[in-house]
Amino acid sequence: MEIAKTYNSAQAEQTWYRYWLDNKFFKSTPDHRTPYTIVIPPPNVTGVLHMGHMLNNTIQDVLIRRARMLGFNACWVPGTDHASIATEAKVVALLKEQGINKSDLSREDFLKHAWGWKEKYGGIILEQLKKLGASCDWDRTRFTMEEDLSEAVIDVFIDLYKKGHIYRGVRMVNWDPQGLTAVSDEEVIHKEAQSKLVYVKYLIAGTEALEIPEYITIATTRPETIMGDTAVCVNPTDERYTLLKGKNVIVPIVNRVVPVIFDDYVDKEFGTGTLKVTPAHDINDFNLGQRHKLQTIDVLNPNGTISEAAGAYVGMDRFACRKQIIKDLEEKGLVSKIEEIKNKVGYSERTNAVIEPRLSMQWFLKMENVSKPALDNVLNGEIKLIPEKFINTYKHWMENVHDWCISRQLWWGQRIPAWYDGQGNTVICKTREEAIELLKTKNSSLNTDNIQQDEDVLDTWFSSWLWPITVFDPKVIRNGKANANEDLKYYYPTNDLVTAPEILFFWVARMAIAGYEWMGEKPFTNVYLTGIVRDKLGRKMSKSLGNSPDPLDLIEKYGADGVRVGMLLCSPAGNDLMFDESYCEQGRNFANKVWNAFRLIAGFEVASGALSGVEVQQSDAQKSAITWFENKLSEQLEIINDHYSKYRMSDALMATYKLVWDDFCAWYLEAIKPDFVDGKAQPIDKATYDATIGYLESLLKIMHPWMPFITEEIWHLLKERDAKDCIIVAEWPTIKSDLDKKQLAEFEVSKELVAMVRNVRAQKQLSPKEKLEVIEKSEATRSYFDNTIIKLANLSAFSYTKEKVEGAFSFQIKTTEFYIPLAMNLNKEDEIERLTKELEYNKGFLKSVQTKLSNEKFVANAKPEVIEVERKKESDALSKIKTLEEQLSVLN
RNA sequence: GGGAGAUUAGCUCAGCUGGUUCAGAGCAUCUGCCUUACAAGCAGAGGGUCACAGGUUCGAACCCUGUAUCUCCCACCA
Repeated sequence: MEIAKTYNSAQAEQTWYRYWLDNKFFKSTPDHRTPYTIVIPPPNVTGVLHMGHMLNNTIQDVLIRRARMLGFNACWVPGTDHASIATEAKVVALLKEQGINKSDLSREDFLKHAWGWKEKYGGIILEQLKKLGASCDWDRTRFTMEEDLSEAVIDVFIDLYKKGHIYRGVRMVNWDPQGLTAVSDEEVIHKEAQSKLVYVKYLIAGTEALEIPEYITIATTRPETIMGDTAVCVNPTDERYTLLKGKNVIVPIVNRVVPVIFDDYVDKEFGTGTLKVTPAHDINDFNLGQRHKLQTIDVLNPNGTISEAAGAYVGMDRFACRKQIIKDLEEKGLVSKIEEIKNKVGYSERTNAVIEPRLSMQWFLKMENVSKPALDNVLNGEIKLIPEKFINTYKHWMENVHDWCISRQLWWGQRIPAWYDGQGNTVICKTREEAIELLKTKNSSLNTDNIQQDEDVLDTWFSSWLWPITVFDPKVIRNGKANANEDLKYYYPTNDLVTAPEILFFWVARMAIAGYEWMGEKPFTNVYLTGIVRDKLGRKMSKSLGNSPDPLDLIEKYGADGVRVGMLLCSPAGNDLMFDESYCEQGRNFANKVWNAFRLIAGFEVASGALSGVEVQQSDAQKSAITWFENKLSEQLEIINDHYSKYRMSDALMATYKLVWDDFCAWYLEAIKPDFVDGKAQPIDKATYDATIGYLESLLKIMHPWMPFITEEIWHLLKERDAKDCIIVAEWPTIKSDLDKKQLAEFEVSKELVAMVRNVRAQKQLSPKEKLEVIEKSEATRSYFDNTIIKLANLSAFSYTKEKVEGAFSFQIKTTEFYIPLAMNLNKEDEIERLTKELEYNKGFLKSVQTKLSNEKFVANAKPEVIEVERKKESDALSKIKTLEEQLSVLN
């Protein structure tokens, strides 16, 4: 069989993903095994795969595949999130392109369009995940707005309302003028901005008295709200303004006469120490307005244009108005100066529009009523955050949590189950019929035609906080957890959650809250927080910057396995990842290395006496290499398992990488590889061959979570197997209990010796083909790896002597001396220089050790083991120095 | 404004309770090799005042204090 020289990833990826699906290897149903569960952080239904998803989902797939191999009933639940604002914005934009305005559509018609859009494009991202190799149980795919899950959201709302945790009221909320909805505090991103601080003169009404100035100056960054001013405020202790007591000022542009009020809130030091009060457009001003019983004038429309109430600039966009008003004020001579300042401006997380504080009627959840168990159980370690540094952040947020504004002025989402009779009565229930019944009890003269359901929908996160519960049993909220279905009982709580720290509050904290509220139990045990994928320059990857490679292009170029390895090579938990394509290249190179190791092994001709006519005996070199690698494999696997248990993914991967590349390919395979005789590779004995195949299989298993495709491909090329004998369901290798540490250490010395010989070749420019001789000065005569050394260093002989060998190149490993007799003459000066250098180093080292040992305090205070080690260092150094001095004396 | 974390080789990062020749790994670099598994490779080599300044200690990359720089989170200063 001819095997391609380089690995063809595309072919294998297609074949095996199909095969896994066909054989239902991703499928999970409750059984006698212990479950291992992950629920996917549902990507936006509108989304396309980006690098963040790649990282995230690769980690999940690695975890789930390894768990599957460890014998757990592994279940990875996929799905998508309806993402209210983002999706609705996208649909609105799309309709606009078709010349349709949302406002011209009825709620029902709009939703029809939205669903149509979802059906058409909603599955894209899940299809993309398949390309990555994600082994999700696709039969369990969920969508947060599907009927059952939506009903659960309503159940939850009603339940919380009954418990008294939900209220409705007019509050200052974060208004997104583009999404035309309120958003929660968490959905506002504060960014530093360069703003103009405009100093505006407000004329003082009635300035007959001479001592009163004509105007006061007020600094503002939002002059477009001037029309909404209903007072001017100064600090009562500010002596500059005491004369203004009882005075009024005239608001520019609209010439409204408003009072000067006094309140401690104003900072005397900031700006001019005066504050224009606009109760409709700033939370602080709103509070001032409440205290001083001020009028509230809302000068903005929901879409961010100036409203009728402003009385000027009506219909103009808020930012255009800002520019215009500055110009007009300047013309009127009312601007005393303009300062460039840096301040924080809030942006909508979903639409990136500048957020306006706006008064409106919204629904809220009292967070402090429900958040306690979610905090306690993270602090006591019941739920683990990885890395732990996020515990502090989590704690801080949970302890200062604000009420959650859960209503959104959108159509795409779960509609709030609140019903109004038009006469001030409200009831909370699922259906119109129930509402009628309930309202009748409150209103005897009820006209059912007037009954209206609340127009708003619930925040997306108000549905996704139920995700780990409802993906298994959406009905559990109404049925009660005692009546949970088999799936939920079996899979809940889930094991690991892999997500970005950005949504720690949005999602993780709230899932914890929901878990305790309705299941009385945590939703997951470990939360692995990934970093943000950034580019080489440390910038966040984003569409607008155009610095994000398309993951599918990467997969095409480097293979899914290569990309997976590339992503995880550089991503410790919680650290941002400075992504560079070269990592994928490294991943692909690794895949290719594995492929070629397989090619070598597949090409071995096995000597079975009858066929080849020769009986091939296993050599000593092969025998010792085999026992060594058995130990090495076990030793490294233990380390790898340990890394996994601590969620140190890149460390686990790197250990795997080195085990395969260095230990297996560079040392083991080189040691057992049959010699060439007359240009022809010799056959290999069966015992060595079988051992090698066995090791390769173990390594493939260990590599499988990282590189699912190539390992499955080789698994099947290696031998004929039953249809169900796939590596994806193979057993994770076990660790040898009686690790021979001594032998491992001995081989490390042998490796050093081999490297030393190679080094001599390089220095003396000797061909690797030229056989050399090595003589060890030693009392003993033979050690376990001698033949392996002969093979690896290409020696003619490896012998022992008790005497010094004159005229040979000599070197030391630890305290042992070795000689290589060379045909050529050694350059005496070079040798003297080399040996002198080494001698100097050792003398210096000895000195530092002896200083330490002669320090009474050290000997008195240090642990005995430590002192023992130092003494050993001293004696080793002494013997080394002695040897070096002897060598030098011969040369001189 | 408050808080958290970071700073170790050119790059990305390990370095656990201070002590093993402790200053490491991978990549990149340099040198030599197209050696019949692999040039997407092989062999070898070089490379760091552990951000800076003090302190504690017999001993500090690690503990303490301060400084600088960076990142993130939280917060209603016009």
